[in-house]
Amino acid sequence: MNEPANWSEHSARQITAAGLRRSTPRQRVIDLLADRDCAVTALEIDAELEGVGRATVYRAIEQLEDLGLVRKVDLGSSAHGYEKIEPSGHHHHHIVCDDCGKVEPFEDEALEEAIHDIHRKGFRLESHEVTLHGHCADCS
Amino acid sequence: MNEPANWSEHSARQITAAGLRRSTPRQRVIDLLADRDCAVTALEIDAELEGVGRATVYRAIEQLEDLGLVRKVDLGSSAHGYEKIEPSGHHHHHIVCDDCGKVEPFEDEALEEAIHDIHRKGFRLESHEVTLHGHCADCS
DNA sequence: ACTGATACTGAGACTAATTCTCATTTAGTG
DNA sequence: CACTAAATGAGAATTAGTCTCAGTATCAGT
Repeated sequence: MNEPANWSEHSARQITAAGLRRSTPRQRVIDLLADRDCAVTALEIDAELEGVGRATVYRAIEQLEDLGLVRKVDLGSSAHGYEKIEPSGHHHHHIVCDDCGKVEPFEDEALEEAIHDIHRKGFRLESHEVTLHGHCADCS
Repeated sequence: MNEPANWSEHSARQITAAGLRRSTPRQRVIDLLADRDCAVTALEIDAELEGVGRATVYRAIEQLEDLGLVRKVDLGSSAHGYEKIEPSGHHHHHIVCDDCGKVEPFEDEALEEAIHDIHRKGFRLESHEVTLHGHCADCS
């Protein structure tokens, strides 16, 4: 459908184009995000990447966010999650079980259309985030 | 349109029905939330209510959340916001300016319909949260 | 390849948000 | 009024995220 392996390269290129350098630690953060198809928290990344400092993880995420390569999502837990943004614009939203915290991605075309039809004077809209809450089968 | 003054009483009744006691500090948290039409953070509530402990504020919010009387919303800032849930089901979502952090409520019928049409096996859906991101007129 | 300017880094101090603990108080029942 | 368990406030503890700074590494220009 899309080429997930390419997001990493695409991001590396964008980083360079923005006048930033190609550093190993930042590239490792990019590669980890490229691997994941759903949200990861900054501290998870930090824990998973030995030898990469916390500050570097947060800085890399911030830069990727500024370049429109990563999106921040809130899933009810205390920590924010981050996930890559496909250049194609293709994306998903999240369903969260309020009991066990399980998160599942979902996509819905009608929802996207409804959101794209929303206009608000005084605002230039750029992105959106939808989270559905409920109880999963195990917790019902 | 609806009777905002009643949410407070409604909540007090639900609290009692759940076997909890009627305490003054918790009632003050409820009254403050009843007064606000958009999200407030826990620490704002704590700061505003002299004589009510931080722990009590967080506990009250948690109980109200469990009873379906309050909803947690994430608006990009580090702290979560909380707002009352009208018994009528009437609610709004949020538009956030990613530059200055300004938050505005909005409502959209077509969006609500699209969301209500979403079904996901293995999940009993109960609520949803939509956040639109962009740049406000002042920051464009 | 060498060098200089400076972006980038990791460690850990720091701040902010939230949760926990516990001794004391208080609501509601009998 | 007395009793019991829920509820409270103070502040310690934990967790998430930010900041500082001295050392390191990238890259452009030789």
